[in-house]
Amino acid sequence: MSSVAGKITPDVSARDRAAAIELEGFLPYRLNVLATLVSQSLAKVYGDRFGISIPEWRVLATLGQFREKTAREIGLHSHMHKTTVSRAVAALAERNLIARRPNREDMREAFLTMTPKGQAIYLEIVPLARAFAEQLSEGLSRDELQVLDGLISRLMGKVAHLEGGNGIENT
Amino acid sequence: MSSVAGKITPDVSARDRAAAIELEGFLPYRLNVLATLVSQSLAKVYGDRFGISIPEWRVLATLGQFREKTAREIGLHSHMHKTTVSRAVAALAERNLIARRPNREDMREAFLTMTPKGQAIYLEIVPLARAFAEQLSEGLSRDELQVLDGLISRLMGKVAHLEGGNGIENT
DNA sequence: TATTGTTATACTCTATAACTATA
DNA sequence: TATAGTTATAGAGTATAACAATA
Repeated sequence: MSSVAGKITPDVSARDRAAAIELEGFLPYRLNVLATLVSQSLAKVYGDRFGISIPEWRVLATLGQFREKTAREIGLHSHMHKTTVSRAVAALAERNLIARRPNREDMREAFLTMTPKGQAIYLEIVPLARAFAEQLSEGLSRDELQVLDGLISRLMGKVAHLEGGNGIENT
Repeated sequence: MSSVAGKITPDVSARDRAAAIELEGFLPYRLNVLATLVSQSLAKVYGDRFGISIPEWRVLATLGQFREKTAREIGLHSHMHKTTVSRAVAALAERNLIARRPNREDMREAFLTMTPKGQAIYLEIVPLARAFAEQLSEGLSRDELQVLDGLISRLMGKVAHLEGGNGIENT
């Protein structure tokens, strides 16, 4: 296959080449590159201007959506490990962007809400994030966006049941 | 909006709620969660059994596809920073999975290829990775997969031209 | 005993900057 | 001067384990 006598064909055999994976066409790779590019571009939008990290943004977004949540609930909702949430919450509380209200019925946990200052920053970020998402999907029809959404949901369901799972669920 | 007199309505106003972003429906977030789950599950497949990291897998995949590439070319092809490539290459060379062949016409760079040992591991990983990708997209029709592929390409093109760019291009 | 949350620690991936050796 | 590649260093993001407080 590879070479005959001293021929200069130190090449991968036909069989091996057939067994190769084209990285550019490999779905896990493509998803990863796309998501990384998107995340980093978006993180720049709120990172540069407000000094907010991705986990911090997710905490704010969750509180913006539900007003009040415990750290545990935030982790479940935004797919973050409890230590990641804990540190994001600590950083936001330190900057007085969120506040803790103890749960008198279970003193282990605390309800978290945005302070007015946090709300203000959140309300500044939202239109920027929204604009980013709109620019991103500009050119895609409503139908295409819906299809993409459905595909993402189905892939998410699939991967949750694949192997090691890992799951990013909280411990 | 928020509360009248001492009423117990410490609630986000209707205006603010309308301005909120639903994380679960926010495309950048969804892409990121999906890609993370997929990447980590796949990385487990080759990480656990062969001690190969994601950057190392990308180097192997690139060499499997093209047989011979410089570190710079690998970085361009697989969207990795030159320092990431450099370390992955060093680790693979250390384990004797890839070999360097100096370019006599430009001694700054070297052509990289897999050793037989590297080939062997690569050829073990490929069917696992392929099986993973197939399981992942199981249930999607050929048409749907093609649509997904097209959408990813278009989003990739879009994000490349958005803002800070970042680009993950090599310096 | 189990759970919420914190902290110490470490690992992966990425990135900047400073360097070398070549060109 | 510019480029290929290495190394030191640092920053995110994530994870495990050990812990305190509470249930």
